[in-house]
Parts: sequence; C-alpha cells; structure tokens
Amino acid sequence: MKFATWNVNSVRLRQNLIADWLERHDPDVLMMQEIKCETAAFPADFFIERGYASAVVGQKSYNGVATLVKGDRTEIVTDHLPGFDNPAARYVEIRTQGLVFGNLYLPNGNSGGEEGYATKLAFFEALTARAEHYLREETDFIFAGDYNVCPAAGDCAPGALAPDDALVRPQTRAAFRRLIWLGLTDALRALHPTETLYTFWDYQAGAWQRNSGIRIDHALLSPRVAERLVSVFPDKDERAMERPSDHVPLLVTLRDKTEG
DNA sequence: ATGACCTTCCGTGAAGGA
Repeated sequence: MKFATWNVNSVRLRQNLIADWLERHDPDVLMMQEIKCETAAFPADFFIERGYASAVVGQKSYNGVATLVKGDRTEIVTDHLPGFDNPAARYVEIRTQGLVFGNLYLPNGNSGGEEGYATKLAFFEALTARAEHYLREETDFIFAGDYNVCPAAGDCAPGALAPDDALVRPQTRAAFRRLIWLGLTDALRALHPTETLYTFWDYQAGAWQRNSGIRIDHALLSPRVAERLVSVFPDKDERAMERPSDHVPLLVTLRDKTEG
C-alpha cells in the first residue's frame, strides 16, 4: 500500500503535474494541501478519469485540502478537525484500506501576530486530542500533511529560516513532540534518522539551487501502521519540474497487513 | 541588501505564504 502527502500550492494550476506524478508512482491515497479553490471548483472529474475519487474541503483563494483515493468513490469522515474552532479549510479525514487518513494543513503561524500563532498551537491541541481518541479505541491511523513544523535542527538548512520563525519556535517543536510522544512514528525519521532530507524549498533567493530547504511535511503513523513501514522518501525530483509547487510529495510504502 | 518568488482575486496591487 502506498500513500503520499503533497502541498500542491494550487490544484487547478498543477493538475497535469499531479496527474503525471500519480501515473508514475501509482499511490493508493494522495493527501493534498493548499488546493486554493472552493470545493465546487475542485477538478474532481479530471481525477476520476485518472482512477481517483476525491474527498475535498476547499475555500476561496487560500488553504483547502483534498484526499485522492484510488477507485470511484470515497466518503468524508469529518471535514474539520474536531475541537479546532476555526472555519479555515485545513483538515479532511477519510477511511480506506482499514485505516483512518487524516489530511492536515497546519497554520503557518507567522501571520496575525500572537493570535495567529495561538491558532497554530490550538490546531496542535485538537490534533493531539484526535490522536488520543483513535489510540484509545485502537483504530489504526495516519496523520499526514503540511505540519508547518521543522522538528529539529537537522530539518532546516542553515539560514533557511529566521531563529524566531513560527516553524522552529520552541513551543512549536514542543507541540510536535507531544503529539509524537503519544506513541506515533515520524515515518521519515524512522527509516532515515540522520540523513538531510527536505520537503520544501522557497521560490525565493535560489533556495532550490542552493539546496536551502526545510522538512515540514510529515507522515505520522499509529503503532500498528508503523510496524508495516517499508520505505519513505520526499520525491525531490518534483521540485525540478516546470512550474513546480514549492513542496514535494512525501511518498510512503506500507507492507500489506497479511504479509505479517 | 528592507532584495529576490508565487498564487489568488469582480485583481491591475495586496495579502498570504514559509
């Protein structure tokens, strides 16, 4: 089973790029963030023609998440993160393959002053509660998306972010650790504990050419899912494409349940 | 170097991104 998370930075602008990537990698599930369109404007038919049903939570201009699932139908479990009292389109949850897939786009936290930053922490609090809920009832889950968190020093190229950026603030990293410490596995670090691997390179200042990247897109796995982990990598090649997103897909492969 | 880049919108610059 293969799944991926990808902040696509406008799904309409990049639908062909996404379709090409789907054809090459053939994931069962693709969780997209920053689709930047209303739900009704999402190119659902385009993806149906390519073998994927979609679960879409959009809004005008900003944010927006959508999960593609191989097949002709899928159903939304929730179109918002329970306990996060905010209308922004930042969370969609589905079930498929015996798993819950939470697709999330965490607030950046650099805009809106301390209130904007507090919104980021509030999202984390609600996400942590959601994880606790599923752990308690022993439901296997994957929470993947754009966390807007650089978990550790090695996840940030020197100078790529200011020391007080909301992506690296101590409180931000602590919130991420609290979530992990419930017993979740950061898929990438489980298999690549020290390798320098990024998922985002700014469009500005030749960040890509200088490899001035950061790792902010993550897939967190509940315990039984983590045991099935086979491979995980950020598909860096995608950043070198024509008119790319500033994020690349993070692709994860799991063993089938029956393979033990 | 207060720089740079990209996307959206009843847009023609501003806001948000990270």
